[in-house]
Amino acid sequence: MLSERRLQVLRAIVQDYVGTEEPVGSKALTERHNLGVSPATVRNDMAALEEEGYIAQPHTSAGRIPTDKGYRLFVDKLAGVKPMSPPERRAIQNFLEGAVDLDDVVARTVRLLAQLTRQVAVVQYPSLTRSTVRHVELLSLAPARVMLVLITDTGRVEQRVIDCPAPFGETSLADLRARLNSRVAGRRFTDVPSLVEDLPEAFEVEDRGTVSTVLSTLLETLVEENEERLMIGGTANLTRFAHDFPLTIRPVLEALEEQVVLLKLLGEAKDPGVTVRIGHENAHEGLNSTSVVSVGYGSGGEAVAKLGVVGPTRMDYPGTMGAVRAVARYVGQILAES
Amino acid sequence: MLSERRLQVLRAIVQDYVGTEEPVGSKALTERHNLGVSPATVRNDMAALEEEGYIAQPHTSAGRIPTDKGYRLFVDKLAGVKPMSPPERRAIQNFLEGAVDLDDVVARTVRLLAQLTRQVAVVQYPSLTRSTVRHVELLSLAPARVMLVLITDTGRVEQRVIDCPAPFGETSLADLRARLNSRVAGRRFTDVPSLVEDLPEAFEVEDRGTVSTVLSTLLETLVEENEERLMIGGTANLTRFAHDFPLTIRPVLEALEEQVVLLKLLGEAKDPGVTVRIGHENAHEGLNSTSVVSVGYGSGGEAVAKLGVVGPTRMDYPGTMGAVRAVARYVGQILAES
DNA sequence: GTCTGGCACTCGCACGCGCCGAGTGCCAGG
DNA sequence: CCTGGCACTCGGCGCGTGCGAGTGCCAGAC
Repeated sequence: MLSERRLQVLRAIVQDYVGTEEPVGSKALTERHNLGVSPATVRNDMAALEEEGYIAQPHTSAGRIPTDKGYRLFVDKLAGVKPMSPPERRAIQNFLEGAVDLDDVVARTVRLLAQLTRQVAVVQYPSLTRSTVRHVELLSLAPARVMLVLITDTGRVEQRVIDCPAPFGETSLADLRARLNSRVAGRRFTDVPSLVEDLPEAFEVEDRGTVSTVLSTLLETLVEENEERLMIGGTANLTRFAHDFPLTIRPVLEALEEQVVLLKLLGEAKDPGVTVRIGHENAHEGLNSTSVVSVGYGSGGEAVAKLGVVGPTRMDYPGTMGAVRAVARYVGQILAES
Repeated sequence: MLSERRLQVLRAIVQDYVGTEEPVGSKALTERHNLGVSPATVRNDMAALEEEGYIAQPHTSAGRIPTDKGYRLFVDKLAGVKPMSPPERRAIQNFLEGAVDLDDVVARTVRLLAQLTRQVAVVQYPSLTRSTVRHVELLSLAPARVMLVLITDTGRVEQRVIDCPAPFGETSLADLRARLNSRVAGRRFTDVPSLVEDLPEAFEVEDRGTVSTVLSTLLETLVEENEERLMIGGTANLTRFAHDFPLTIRPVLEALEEQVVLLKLLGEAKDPGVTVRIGHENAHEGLNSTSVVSVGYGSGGEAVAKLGVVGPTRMDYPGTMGAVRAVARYVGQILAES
């Protein structure tokens, strides 16, 4: 087991490296942090930490930098989550409250996160799975063409145009609309399939085909939209770690374009609190030299989607975690209100 | 005026530079293009072209590279638009036809453009201004809370939650819905204001406040959404011009995050055909070393929105213009069908 | 007049070299 | 177990040099 002081040394190394972006040596450490011991002692501790795999030397006779394992220990044991200051909180709240619709909420959240953390922000749209149906609307576009509009309690709207197997009258449409809504309004999305399965039986034979088509489209919308959409922003922040250039950011940009990858990334975080995945802990290769800080957010107590940031493993974990947590909290509030 | 051969020399310089990304010298030119003259002659021509400002030397005793002015001449006079090959066309069409809704159309278009041109693609959502109202839906969420859903002929859906000044009954709501739709359905968006202005008068006094609120929200939606949304993709392609690094791509990434900037950029293109803005022709500073190739697209003959790509001034203009034009054409088709 | 080959000249760039200093590991002594 | 001292390592930086691509100019050919 590592002694208390060695842990302190590791903490100091992480903090310094995050600040300076340069390998940190034993002398610099003793100067900036009053550890109460000499550089030589620190050197011994560093040797031990290196032995254990928490830090590494980029080149012989250079300072040490933390490894992924080192950051992991730092995040788990050595650092807490730095709470946002009250003025910051107020700023977050104010900024988010100006949103006019769901798209706007998400867009503002992305900007906010990117600005606060100075990193790339990723926000998943509130999921349909956990949320409830507020209303289903059916509109007749043509005799045999219907538009289905699904509105969720998170303010999300999905629409599909349906070609009906047979013409469908206005009265039948109104009937279907009414029956559908009385059954599913306010219900969990996951409950919908069983709630509507016997619905075609209530209709005239000639309309049943259309009703079935509408219902299956509705269910499809549910499933399809579980492949969530998301919004990203702050990619310009990638240029901040500009030394190790194209090599580093190229794969990151590529990964960010792959929505699937990002969704999996966010999805992996099971923890109810803030989750941090460091370097190689990320399944995707392109993100092996980045860390992902994510957390679920939701309108009620429950998480309906995730948000987070992607940045270099060398990041200010406590601050980033604090910002991510705070933003998630306020987005949840906003969603609950609307 | 420049002689025919000098124009050919300029064309050759542009083509070579675009291909190799390196300043091109007189000798290399005569080798790769059979101009029928010696390097010395070409040198004289180059001196003349430089005098006129079409090309420049990055350093004394290096080859020449085209200036913005040189590219401009190239685009205007020396090169056409390279049409897509039939297989390419088919691929485009197939890819776009798989889309399930408007978001998907736009998302696919972005991916396609980015892949075809290997540059950053920008696609504006079809505008509300030029399009027509397909349907307006009103839903009662609570006694004094109404959701307004606006559906356009381009398949776009916008929604707003409205807090009413007074409770608003279901029957009044149905009445308003019916009247509203009979007036605006199928009408141009720009005509809507004058079509609905006298609508409150048809209602009971106690409902007029709510009706007015709903109407003004509707009009607001129209105006607000004229600040169009857009989708971008292919940012990873920025890393391809990787020499002049962070310096170049940083401002570009920043500009790309500013939707306003991009919209202005696309909006500036008035030409009915493909528009090319080269380097400093772009108002935004961050894009001074990039070119923007854009074109309008639309469901009918009319353009309802723009799409385009952003790339280094050193780009394959004929190919890019061809790809942009082809994609715009097929997106228009898809929109008209749905 | 226009084009061509030849020639001297210019510079940017890659390469090699040596110095410097930060940082290390180890050891003997407190 | 900590500390100060010491020899060693090695990456980075500045400098000088040689090379070569490319130019401009000029005298001669068609």
